[in-house]
Amino acid sequence: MSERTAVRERTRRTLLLAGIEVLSGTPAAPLGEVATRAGVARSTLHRYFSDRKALIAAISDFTAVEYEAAVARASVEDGTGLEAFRRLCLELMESLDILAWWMGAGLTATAQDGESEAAVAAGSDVTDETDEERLRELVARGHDDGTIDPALSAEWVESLLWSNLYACHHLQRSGSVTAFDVRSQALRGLLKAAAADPTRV
Amino acid sequence: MSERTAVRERTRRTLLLAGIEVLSGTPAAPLGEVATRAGVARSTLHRYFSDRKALIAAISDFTAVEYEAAVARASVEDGTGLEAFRRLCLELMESLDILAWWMGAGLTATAQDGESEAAVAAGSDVTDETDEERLRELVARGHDDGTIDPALSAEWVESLLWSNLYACHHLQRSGSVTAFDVRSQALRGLLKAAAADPTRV
DNA sequence: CTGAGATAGGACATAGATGTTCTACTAAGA
DNA sequence: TCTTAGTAGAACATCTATGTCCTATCTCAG
Repeated sequence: MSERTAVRERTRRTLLLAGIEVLSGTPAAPLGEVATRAGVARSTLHRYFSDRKALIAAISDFTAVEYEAAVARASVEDGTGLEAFRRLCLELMESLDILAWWMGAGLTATAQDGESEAAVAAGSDVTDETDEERLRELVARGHDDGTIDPALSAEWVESLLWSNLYACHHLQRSGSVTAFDVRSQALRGLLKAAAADPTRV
Repeated sequence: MSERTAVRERTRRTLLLAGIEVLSGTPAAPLGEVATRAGVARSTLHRYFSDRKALIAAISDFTAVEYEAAVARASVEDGTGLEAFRRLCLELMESLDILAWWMGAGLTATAQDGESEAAVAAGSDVTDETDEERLRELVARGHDDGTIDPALSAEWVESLLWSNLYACHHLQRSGSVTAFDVRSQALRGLLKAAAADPTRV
């Protein structure tokens, strides 16, 4: 039994990853393209996800869980605001391929549907503390302990983070630069930009 | 005569702007949506741009010219590398609505067609000096005169610039923050990130 | 008033994506 | 060997966007 379902689970995951790859860049891409990328027949894709809507929702859930995991690994509650910010950046960069979803199709997609079941599955600790709030607290802590530039609002820091991740993702996809080099520079730029005392970065 | 064609020119421009607005966010949006946004019948849109392809190409040209103009206004050849970078950022932010094209549909669109006639219309000064080269020179100058962080490559600075412009555009569209505030923070963040000596920003 | 430029709006055939259904093949477990 | 879960692949009706065409208005210039 566990052997049989393992196959299904693996196929499902392959489809989700293919969906992220294809639909992140081209949200309106034909589902057949997703299937092809996954090395699977279009009919098979439909057996797993009846609708396009269903696929989108499943991907959103999947990536949300991944994001939650990354944030958890970063243990954003510890240390100074800037230290936590640094750890968060590193962890998110580690899951860049999956998080790419939220830089493309995910934005416009979830704006209509609204989160589905992801929040539950991810097991939000307190009273369903949203991601923005967590980052907001992180930045506020950085403002208080004097490690994060007081001129930068939490809202902007969040935008900055995601836009840099976006740049990171695309530059390392272009292939002209090493993934390591891109991440190094991105991290350096992010920290310098966010830090109250950029010389210490 | 000049009266008649003026009408056409104005309608054309309206259509181009509507195209940027709609297609930047949703590259696969129905052309009818573009027409509606422009306050025009779909048939009228087709009288100006036979194809979807034609519309895309025209928008690409239009925005390319606007970009060239912004770069020209910035006079990137003058002053230190960082000063020039600062002027460039400011000028590009001024044309954010139009430049939004190159943060959405423009990327995937032009990757297939290839620039059409934009380069010619823009009147590239020297031997068709490409935009990346110009920025590359700017960064190189900044490296030489010690104003730009030597750890950051020109390639990354370019990505950084565009990703911050992207963040800028979306945050100020969200409406929760003043356009001025967003730009201030974006500029500050960009300069701090790029500067060799961030304390002087 | 008259004619020409410009548009609105509807009808239409076409192409492509979608979702469904059915049959046939393959591999692993009983 | 027989069975079954999983899949490939094709056929199908449907739907939406597209591009074309045509006619009715409208508004200026002569």
